[in-house]
Amino acid sequence: MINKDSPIPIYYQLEEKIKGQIEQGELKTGDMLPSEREYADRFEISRMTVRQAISKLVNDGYVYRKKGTGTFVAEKKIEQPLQGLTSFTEDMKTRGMKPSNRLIHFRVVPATSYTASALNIDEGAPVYEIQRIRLADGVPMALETNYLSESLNPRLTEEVVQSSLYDFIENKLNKKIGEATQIIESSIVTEKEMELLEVKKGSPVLIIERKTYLDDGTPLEVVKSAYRADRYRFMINMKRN
Amino acid sequence: MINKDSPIPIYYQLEEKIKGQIEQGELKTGDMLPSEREYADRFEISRMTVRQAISKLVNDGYVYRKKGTGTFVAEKKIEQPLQGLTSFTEDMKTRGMKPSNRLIHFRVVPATSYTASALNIDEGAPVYEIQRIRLADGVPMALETNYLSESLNPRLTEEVVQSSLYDFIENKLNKKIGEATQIIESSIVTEKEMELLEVKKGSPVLIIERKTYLDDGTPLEVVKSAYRADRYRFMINMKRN
DNA sequence: GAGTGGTCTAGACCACCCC
DNA sequence: GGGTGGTCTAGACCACTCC
Repeated sequence: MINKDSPIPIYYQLEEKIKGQIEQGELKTGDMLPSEREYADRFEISRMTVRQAISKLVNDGYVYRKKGTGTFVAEKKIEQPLQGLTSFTEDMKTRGMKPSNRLIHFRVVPATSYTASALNIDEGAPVYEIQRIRLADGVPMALETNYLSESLNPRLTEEVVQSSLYDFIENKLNKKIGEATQIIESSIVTEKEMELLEVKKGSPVLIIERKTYLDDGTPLEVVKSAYRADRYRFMINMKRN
Repeated sequence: MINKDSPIPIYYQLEEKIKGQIEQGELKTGDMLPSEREYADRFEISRMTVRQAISKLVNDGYVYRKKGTGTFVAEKKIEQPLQGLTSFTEDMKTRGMKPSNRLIHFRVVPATSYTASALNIDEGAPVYEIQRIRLADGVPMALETNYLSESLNPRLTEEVVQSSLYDFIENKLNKKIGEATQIIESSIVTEKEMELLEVKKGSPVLIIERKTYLDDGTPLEVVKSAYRADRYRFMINMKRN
């Protein structure tokens, strides 16, 4: 069950094993897990290693600990929202739809004061401005405009933005995306959005403004999107501190 | 600096100490932290204890690790959004506004099929239905309707809901709130919302549907809210997995 | 009192990075 | 080669819960 000679860390093997038992129904909601000491004995590993595995499961909401009592399988959440930060492309794939893009423009412009302060660069410094219609199964879902520093993201081309920007950033530029802050608000379509998104005048849209950071905290991009309210709902999961 | 005889765990003392140094500017963005071994030597504690402290800081985005190189202070985020799951009351206080409520109704009704499935109770079972106008500094911000199982939340009264529901749940009923999933969408006000929120016909609203769970995964409540788009923006932070 | 999770120790070997 | 974080061990004592 646990291979101590494997290059895969033991805590990770155990974590996946328990997760599997929960998903397969071998461990049901409310069941008490074997104690940490029992796992340690059974697999002849240290209790600290067991704790490392279980801690991750607690963090991900699979199980919860009760001091002096034990560790238990948490109730399954019926709807599983998007976990963590995702791109439009990843988002649509998860929802079982086929993402595509229609490029409106791809150009380099001088940073406005807002963009400059968000990206932590000088005002007027060159930034890529990428505007795209994002479609799912061929239907327009959103109008999205991205701003990225030119100097920090070389080799960005029209071809790249036809597919997935995040894929390029992570796998070609080898940068690690850390987190993002998003501001979400409700609004009514502008004239331009109305045409491009193919909706009626007065239609509601979900405006999402995202700032993405690398794992060292460097700002990566600013994105402003207008999503059709009739086609898109934003789903998130939040933890109590 | 570190008190080993204190009832406060050592890892927590160290975590707070480092966090303080970052916030005070003693450790600046990009600075390398002392190595784990150095912390261990300096405070005469185990390296595993140091790792426990630093792991929390990594999780909270204060620092990041680079394998084989060191641990570094991450760039400060300029805007700090709400961290984690909060109630309207807590939310408004954080934004520096004074929250208040106007109770529309407080009653017990039989669960609809939707409410029943969300709360994991039988259809027709009694649920509290609490509808309130939520105000900030006296201005209507949102119309909110909560549904909670009556049997699982005894002693809930009109008085309680005049202040903070979460405060009551956590401190009087001693239940631990775990997490929530939220669906956010954009819409146009209904007739009823229009009157109660004091906005014009055709105004956009942010619709938030929240399901809250206790830490063992038991559903606690279902909430449907309509926020005035001109007064409220939703801000969140998401991590890349 | 027995069992549980929470914290902590004093080591160890590894892969990785930089010089 | 020397320093770093990543993983792991085999113990220990504590507070807490349940019987």
